[in-house]
Parts: sequence; structure tokens; C-alpha cells
Amino acid sequence: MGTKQQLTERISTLLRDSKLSITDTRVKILELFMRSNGALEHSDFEKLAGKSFDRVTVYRTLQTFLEKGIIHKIPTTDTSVRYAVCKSECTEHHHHDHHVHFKCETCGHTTCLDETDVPNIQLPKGYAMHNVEVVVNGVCKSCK
Amino acid sequence: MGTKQQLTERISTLLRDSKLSITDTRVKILELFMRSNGALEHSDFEKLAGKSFDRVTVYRTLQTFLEKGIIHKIPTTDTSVRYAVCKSECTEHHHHDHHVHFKCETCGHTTCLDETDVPNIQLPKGYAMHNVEVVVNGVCKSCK
DNA sequence: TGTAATTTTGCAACAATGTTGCAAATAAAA
DNA sequence: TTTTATTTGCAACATTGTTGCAAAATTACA
Ligand SMILES: [Mn+2]
Ligand SMILES: [Mn+2]
Ligand SMILES: [Zn+2]
Ligand SMILES: [Zn+2]
Repeated sequence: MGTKQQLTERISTLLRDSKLSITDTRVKILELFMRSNGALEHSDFEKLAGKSFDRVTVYRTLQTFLEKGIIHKIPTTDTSVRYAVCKSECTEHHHHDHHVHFKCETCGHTTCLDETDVPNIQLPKGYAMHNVEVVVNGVCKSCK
Repeated sequence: MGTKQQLTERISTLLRDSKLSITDTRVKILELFMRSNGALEHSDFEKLAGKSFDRVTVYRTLQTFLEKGIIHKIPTTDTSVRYAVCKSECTEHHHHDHHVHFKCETCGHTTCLDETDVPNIQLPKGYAMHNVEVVVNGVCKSCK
């Protein structure tokens, strides 16, 4: 698990490696991501962190993390946009998250199934594939 | 293809079968869906149909169609919610669309690949699967 | 370590999207 | 046609996301 000290250190390194300034907001948001063990959406930050930072700053921070390959988006069928930290070596220009996402219909939580690879898809002729998103809906471990 | 007359007849039957009143708004929205051959999002209706009906009515109509199994949602990584008509025998309580969706990165259009089944996914122990959503991003036939 | 250059933040103002209650209009049933 | 039930449009509001700009914080450098 690691101490709070170690987490902070890990986050600073991550930000430095991404050539980003180390700021309170960025550190706090990454802390929330890393503790959460799953996907977060914008409104979660206000709930989890109270009013400790501005809405606009959260939007801009998430945008920055996306561009730097620190987090990735997860498709949803509602209005909310969900994000999770990238585990593999994602970079500014290429994401390498090829895992399945799981959305629990009971608790609402979305999880990255890092060990579950997305399957091969055979497209009809004429379509060029860039990447595949898989979201499984069901009931998670803790909810059944 | 079929004449305009035939389309209208088909739509009336569909609404009657779903036990829904036949109203101008519902007919118009279904026409747009059936002509579009792909997914539509809320803002498309204002573009395609002008101001012929109220925003609120469109929201409520889409909600009704969803509940009746006439249309289904397609997951996205942006804020917009996309819908497409169900081709198979979807009902009020169970959707049977088990096909792959394709989002073209060039033209932005989302297509139902009705012939392309979603593959089997092997989940980790402890997860119960209800349904699987697959969205492929790439370049479509007409764009390359 | 202190100062200048650069980047990030917070606020205000706005735009877009989605929801609810309610009376008027429309469609279905009798 | 008349009655009853459903749907629509409007107003008002809530939530989500965007932009410009000055103040604050961070980084670079002497
Ligand atoms: Mn993930
Ligand atoms: Mn579809
Ligand atoms: Zn759960
Ligand atoms: Zn295309």
C-alpha cells in the first residue's frame, strides 16, 4: 500500500516526468485518483475534496492530465465523463490502455480490469480500426 | 428504400405496437432516425428539424422511446448521449442489441454494425456480467 | 537565496445541456 | 361529438462545461 509520504513522492515524480509543475491542485487530484481504485467523474472531486479548489481548475487539470497521458476517459451512456489513471506507459500522443472496463449497476462504481484484455474484433470490409473500447455492465465483487 | 408513405405507415405501426400515441413529434423524430442510418444525439434534432419542436419535448420523446425499447444508447467519451433505433426485437424491459458500434474519427458519425457481434469476454472471478458494450473508433468506409 | 520569467489558479461571465411543474393543446376512448 | 387521458410548450431552474483576464504560485536562473 505505502505511506502517505510515499504516495506524495510517487505523484511528484509522475508530474515531473510529464513536465508539469507540481501544484497543490494537481497533487490532490492525483491522490484522489490513486486512492479511489477506479474511475472518477468531475462531480466526485467536489464531493471528495469539498471546495478546496475551483471547478474551472478541476476541468483544466483533467484536460492537462488527459493530454499528458496520465489519465484516460471511459465511455458512458450518460452525460458524465469518467476518468481513470493510466497504468501502462501512456504518453502524450498515445494511450496504451487496452483493458476492459466494468461498470457495477448496483454501486455505480467503474473499475479498470487491467488484467482483462479487449478481444479481437472482425470489422466489415472498408472500416479501419484505431482502437476498441469495451465496457461491461453487471454486478461487481463487493456488491454480490 | 420505400416511399415516404410506406415510411409513415411503418412508423405508425411501430408506435401503435409500443402502445404510444401517434403524435407529430414522435413521427418526425422516428423519421429522422430511420433516414439517418446511424446514431443521433440531442443537438442533431434541432439542426435537422429546425425549431419545429421544443427541446423539452425532444428529451421526453427520447426517454419514452428508450423505455419502450424503440431506441438504444451508445456509450461515448464526450458529454453527448447518442441514440440509434433498435433493429432486433427489443422490448420495454429488455434490449437485445448485441452488436458493435463504430465511431468514425473523420466524419464523426456513429454507425451500428448490426452484423458484427460483440465477442465473448472472460471476466475475473466474482464479477457478474449483464451486458457488454463495444465501441470501435477508426475511419469509416466513406471517409477513406 | 532572491528576483524575473513562466505557468497556474480563481473569479466572473457566459454557453450548453438537462429537469420539473403546470396549463393549454392534442389524441384516444367512449 | 363529447369525455378522458396523454402529450406538448413554456417558464423557471439546475447542472455541466468554456473563456478571458488579473492575481497567485511555481519554476528558472543569476
Ligand atoms: Mn481504464
Ligand atoms: Mn446500435
Ligand atoms: Zn458494485
Ligand atoms: Zn466517416
